[in-house]
Amino acid sequence: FVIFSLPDMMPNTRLGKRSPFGALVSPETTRPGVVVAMGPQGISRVRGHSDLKVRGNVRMISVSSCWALNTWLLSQVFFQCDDAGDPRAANTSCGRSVSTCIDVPRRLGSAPSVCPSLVNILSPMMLCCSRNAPQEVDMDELTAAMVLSSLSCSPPPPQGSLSVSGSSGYWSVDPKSSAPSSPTDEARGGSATPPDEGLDMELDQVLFEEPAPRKRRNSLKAAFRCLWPACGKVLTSVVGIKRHIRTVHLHGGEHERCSRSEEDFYYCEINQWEEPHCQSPPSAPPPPPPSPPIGSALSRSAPSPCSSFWQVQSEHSYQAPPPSQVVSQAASCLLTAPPTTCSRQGATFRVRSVSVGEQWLQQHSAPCRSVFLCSVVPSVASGGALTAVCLIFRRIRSEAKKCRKVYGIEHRELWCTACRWKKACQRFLD
DNA sequence: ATTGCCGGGGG
DNA sequence: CCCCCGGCAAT
Repeated sequence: FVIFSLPDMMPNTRLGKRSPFGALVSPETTRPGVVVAMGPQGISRVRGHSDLKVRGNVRMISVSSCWALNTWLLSQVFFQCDDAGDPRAANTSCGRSVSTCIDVPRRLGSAPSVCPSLVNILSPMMLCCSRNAPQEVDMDELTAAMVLSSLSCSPPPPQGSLSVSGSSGYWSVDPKSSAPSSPTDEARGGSATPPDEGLDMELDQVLFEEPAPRKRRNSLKAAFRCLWPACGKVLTSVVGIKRHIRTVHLHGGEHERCSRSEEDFYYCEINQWEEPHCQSPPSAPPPPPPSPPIGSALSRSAPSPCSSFWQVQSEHSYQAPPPSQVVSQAASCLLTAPPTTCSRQGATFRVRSVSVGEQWLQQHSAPCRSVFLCSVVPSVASGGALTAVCLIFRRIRSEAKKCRKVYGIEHRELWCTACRWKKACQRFLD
């Protein structure tokens, strides 16, 4: 599976009559915020990626995306590489030329911080590619969903054939491993192969369900932190944190369905390691949120995206599995995303555009210290499949306004001492 | 080119 | 200590 960014597809631009791959765009694209790409049979090259040759079938799927990932996610197209090589075979096995629309999991909105730099860093990017068996017809949706979901700050529920390394949210799909049975599986009928069971189950869970009670590794203790501005309350249960958010911050929830899921946007799961583990736990608890800048009303009333990002950072960044666990099988990426929500029905594609956190985010393009990202390189060793390798750390410059920007060079006398001395600004902290 | 700020140095 | 600035890295 490969995930491509299409830099020439602007976030707010619906696809034209033809996608960049040359495929006609379905009427679904009339729905705002939806990128639909579909089955160009047998494309061999991808525009802008002349070095990437796609052999066999390529089937793209539609991805319902949201404004919240505006600059990045809408430009993603997910499609499947099928080495089987026969377009007809792929079409028949898929049973459709255009697969269903994928709603972005609600939990995508868990963290009110997104590092805009990632847009640059990740684009263009490929996340993963595998040589999948033809019967795994839903892997594209799954992968898309996985990636979308893994963009959340919260790790996906580890389950079945999807393994999560530590709490990093690093997803690894192993089609050969069997998934534990579940009522969902049984209700689905017996034709599915083990990987499909796990994948379908996971897909449903990723796409449509409230987060299931999460299975935790023994060494992990889950907690949930409220991300509401200046709150930061930590509770140990989803129910608790949701109730807290609903009652304290959302004031009971005025409009049923939407607000019911809206709590999801305002908490973020945190994990505490209770004992040494074979995989390196975070070396230290997340640093305390930085003290707000003096005299900044905005900052005083706003959440600290830095703290929430640090939270994510501490969960994810240092725990990527070695490349060997990633080879050919998984798509993974980490990114935090601002709140967003979508309706599956399409009729009420909802954009929650005015939350406090988002306003703050929009005004302060999220500062973050470092990012974690993945890249994919072609690998001969893996039989021609693309191989994902991960972990590039990079320090990102704080985007907080500093004295120089606030007062201007002409009013240097107003700068804080540190800025005047070219030291780290003391007035407008990160 | 601009910005943030570390490291170093002068007084 | 106060103050300044070269230089580097990020943007």
